[in-house]
Amino acid sequence: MRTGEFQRNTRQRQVILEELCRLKSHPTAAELHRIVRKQLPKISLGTIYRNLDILVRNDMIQKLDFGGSEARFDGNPNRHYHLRCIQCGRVDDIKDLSTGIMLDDFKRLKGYKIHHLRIEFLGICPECQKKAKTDNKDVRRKKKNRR
Amino acid sequence: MRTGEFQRNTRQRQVILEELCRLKSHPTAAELHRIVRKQLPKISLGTIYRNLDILVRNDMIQKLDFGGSEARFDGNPNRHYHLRCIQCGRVDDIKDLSTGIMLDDFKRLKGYKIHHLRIEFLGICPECQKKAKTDNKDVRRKKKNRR
DNA sequence: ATTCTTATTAGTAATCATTATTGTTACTGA
DNA sequence: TCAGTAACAATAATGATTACTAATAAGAAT
Ligand SMILES: [Mn+2]
Ligand SMILES: [Mn+2]
Ligand SMILES: [Zn+2]
Ligand SMILES: [Zn+2]
Repeated sequence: MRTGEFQRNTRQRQVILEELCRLKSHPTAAELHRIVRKQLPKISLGTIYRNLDILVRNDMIQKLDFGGSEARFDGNPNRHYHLRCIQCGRVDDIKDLSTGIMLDDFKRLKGYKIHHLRIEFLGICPECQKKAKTDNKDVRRKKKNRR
Repeated sequence: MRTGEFQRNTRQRQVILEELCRLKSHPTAAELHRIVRKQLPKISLGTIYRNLDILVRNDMIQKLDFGGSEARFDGNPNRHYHLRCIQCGRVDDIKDLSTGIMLDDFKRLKGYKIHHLRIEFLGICPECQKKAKTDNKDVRRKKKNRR
């Protein structure tokens, strides 16, 4: 399931992926639309969104969904961390953060004046784990009954 | 400028703050609306949003703005970290994370099955720092000219 | 207490990013 | 050649949040 959700390799999707990967910035869908339109003048914003979504689901890019306003997209599908400007919204990559970080052990990074650090652990809560188990049982039962 | 943006202590604002602080969950504006309406049946959703915004600006609560859909609000204004379920959206607090964390040094936390960790450094980028400096100069010049 | 000022409210409309729908176009495989 | 359908452009719908406006009420002044 890595690659292969989509079966037609359209010019639109090619250009969207190319341009996103070429950019080191982390553009919004609208920004990417403006850029891609230079090559494909009549591509619609809906097509940008639809393809970005497909590319995300296929782990070829990632969506950086900070709250607030527009989501941003990243041509690099590998997990890495970011620096974000709380004034203009600009987003930069952080490369050297592999083994561990100590809080309050930073002040400047790439010329940024750091205000704070946001950390979230993302996972499945106990209730949802339970639910997943019973759901699986249901699926097995249904499969059995089907034949 | 800590407290004192608002000068009238309305019943609406009191109840909103009380209920939010009483809850250990991290409700959305709509959820809080439903709860507060038990005491104030005709309070409008706009009033909830307006007051939450004011309370955030006065550092009395905080807004947890994960991307995706609704923002959540936290009666605890002090910086702390969160566990979030990527299935149902539930948000829990993490208490014991004061000195440092090691990446890949966790698997379970409060019964959650952790999938990944989100880290963002938030600050002011070099360009915005420059801009702030020149802006300050402008302000000083204007003040000087005013008298 | 009564009046006065105006911050705040309830209700509603507007905004804006994103998603869904629709009719059309263009691959694909038989 | 042609049926089936992925993907498209154009446009409408959705949903969270913000803005607007006339009415209300908190708190000061009288
Ligand atoms: Mn990146
Ligand atoms: Mn919390
Ligand atoms: Zn900036
Ligand atoms: Zn859950």
